Amino acid sequence: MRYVKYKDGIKMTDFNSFDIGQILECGQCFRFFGKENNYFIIAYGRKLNIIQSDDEIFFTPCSIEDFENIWINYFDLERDYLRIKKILSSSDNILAEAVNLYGGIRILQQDKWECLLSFIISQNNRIPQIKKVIQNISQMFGTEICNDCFAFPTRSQLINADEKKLMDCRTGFRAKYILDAINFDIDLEKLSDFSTADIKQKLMQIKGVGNKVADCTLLFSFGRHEVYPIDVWVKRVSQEIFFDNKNVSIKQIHEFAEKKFGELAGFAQQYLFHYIRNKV
DNA sequence: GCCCAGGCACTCA
DNA sequence: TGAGTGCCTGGG
Repeated sequence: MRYVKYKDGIKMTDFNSFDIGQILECGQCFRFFGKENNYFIIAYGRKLNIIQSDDEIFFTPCSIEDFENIWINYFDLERDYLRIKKILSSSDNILAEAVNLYGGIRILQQDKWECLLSFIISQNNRIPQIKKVIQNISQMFGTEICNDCFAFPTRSQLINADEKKLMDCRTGFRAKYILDAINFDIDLEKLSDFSTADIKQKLMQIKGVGNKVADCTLLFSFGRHEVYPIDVWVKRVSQEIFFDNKNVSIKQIHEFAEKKFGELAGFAQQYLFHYIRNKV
């Protein structure tokens, strides 16, 4: 991967395993707009345009400093995805097909607070609706970045939120879960020092945070790539290809994924999730 | 009008 | 320890 300053942004070349559409549409994040190879995202208090062609990707507006301090990490650009894909492909035929179709996926490193709340909101909800609710919350509590474009609010910006205001954002029954997360008196950044199991146990003390929400937060913002979040889709596809279509418990799937994929379970999960979602 | 969605809490056996 | 049920909301 190479990158140079180009006009008001960054031009990246010599990359592999990067498809901006796949990265954003694979369900790990919710604040993106656009289609095909032309998107913008809102993350880390910034709005960033991403335009991808066959051999170039433009990030605008973007300074070298922001690219190096935020976006390289956010897009996980220093990780060797070719190696990961090779290992996963050799472990299973269907996974090989998923990797072949969706090899442009990368696991984002998102802001922990935003990620946690986003997945609390995601429960029993559809993606377009999740995006709307997050947008509403950002508009009501977040800082305006540019025209009609708002950063996701920090925890301190949400400290004055009440159930009524959150309900007005269309959060529904999740409003009290969000309040519980706001009042959760543990600094998420400080949790980074703990083991995955310990972080998970802490996160699950928050009302509205169960297995799946905790796992998504761990994978998409704590960089715990050994985690294999299981939602209805991943349960379905896992049962289909690893359990001969038999109905098994989440626990059994977790144990299986841990054994089969180890440190790469999270990557396997993303390829499979995108694969099953786009099948049919 | 009815059903259900990328879960979770709560209840009851 | 596991199964069953209700939940805001909006789109089909």
